[in-house]
Amino acid sequence: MKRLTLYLREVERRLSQGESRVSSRQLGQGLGVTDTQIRKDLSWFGQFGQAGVGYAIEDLATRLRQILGKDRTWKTALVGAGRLGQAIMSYGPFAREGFEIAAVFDADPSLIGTEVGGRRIRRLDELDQIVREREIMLGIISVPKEAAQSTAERLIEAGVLGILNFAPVRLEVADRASVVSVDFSARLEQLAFQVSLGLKGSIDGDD
Amino acid sequence: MKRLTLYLREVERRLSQGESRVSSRQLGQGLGVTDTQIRKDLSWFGQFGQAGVGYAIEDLATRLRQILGKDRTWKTALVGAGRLGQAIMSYGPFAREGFEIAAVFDADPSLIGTEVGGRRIRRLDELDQIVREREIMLGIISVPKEAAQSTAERLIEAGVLGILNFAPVRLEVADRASVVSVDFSARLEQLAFQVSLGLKGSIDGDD
DNA sequence: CTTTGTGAAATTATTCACAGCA
DNA sequence: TGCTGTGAATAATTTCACAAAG
Repeated sequence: MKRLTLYLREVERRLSQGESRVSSRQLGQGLGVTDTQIRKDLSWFGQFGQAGVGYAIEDLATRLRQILGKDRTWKTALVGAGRLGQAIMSYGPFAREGFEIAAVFDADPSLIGTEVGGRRIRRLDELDQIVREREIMLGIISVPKEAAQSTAERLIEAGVLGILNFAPVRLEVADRASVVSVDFSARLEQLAFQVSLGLKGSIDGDD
Repeated sequence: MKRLTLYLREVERRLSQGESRVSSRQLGQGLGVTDTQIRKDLSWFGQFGQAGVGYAIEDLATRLRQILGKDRTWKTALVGAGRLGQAIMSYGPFAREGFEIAAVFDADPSLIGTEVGGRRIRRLDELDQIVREREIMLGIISVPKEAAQSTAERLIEAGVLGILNFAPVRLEVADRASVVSVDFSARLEQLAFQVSLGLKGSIDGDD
């Protein structure tokens, strides 16, 4: 459920501000979600709150972290160290939220061996070995779209269970892994579409 | 409708391969969408196809471009020329798909005046004037999350109608503009969630 | 009086089934 | 036969309404 990640973010923000309780209505306020929606979503995972009082923020955060698999560190391999790859490497939130970029690969010989943000860029043909050795479970694909499918296969072959795909193509992985895509162009197009329709307001918190 | 952008992409791919007709089933094949879904989606905008034959790819492309507002060039202001901003500037698909980055702004004095990818980086306080002068209609926000809301307001103030937001916060714009967000962390978290649930398969083509 | 958790109702999205056309 | 367009059926999601609890 894509809203859960938003809830956790907001709950952690409030936690860091020293708040200790929150109601579903308060939680939804800054998130553009109704209180009922939040309660329904949470109820899927059991009972968290206390009627008349609300939710204990710390408990809720802990529980959400468990549900979302954020109670551990996810080792991640980044494939593609071009500008986008570099932006991803230096993207603060990843590191802070339990995602460790444990290795970086690229096909371009001129990049191999260089360091970006303190990380050495490795040859693509080391991928299999290193992913296995370090027990890397997730892959991030920031290669040109032509190379995306083969990169995905390589990652899956090496044992990766999930892929975050930045290439504007649909990856064919059958049921060998989970794939989540981030598609800049598609989003910009959606924006243009909405503007030409004259729609206003915020769409999607993720998404 | 977020699938429309996928349809256009696939239609253009086929067009560039010299195909002239396509059925809804063929179109959906590589997209993970059912044929019925495609027909339903398209039917919202009128009748395109020919029973028994399918869709004339060129007509369909033209029509989709109109619907999605891709029959013109969208001038865009990029705010935030850090690594992510630079990745966006050099992201091929944008330029190719009718989005022109007409100006780039940043708050960091050490970046002002430098050129990245042939584009001069400007002071933030020139934003208003330049957006008006050049009739820029869209804004891309790739600034740190603390600065995102104020950047959004500045862009809207200057007359921008739509914002593509890369900061992991919800922008409060009331009904003064359309906002579409791209949230890396949220997506990566979703991926981790799915992997910990053991779900497999591709999620979202855009999204 | 406030707020949760949850069935029931309403709404929205997707799929089915098929008439009609080439 | 192969295919579109669409009303009807089904499924999924969201909202409503309210009993129970602090």
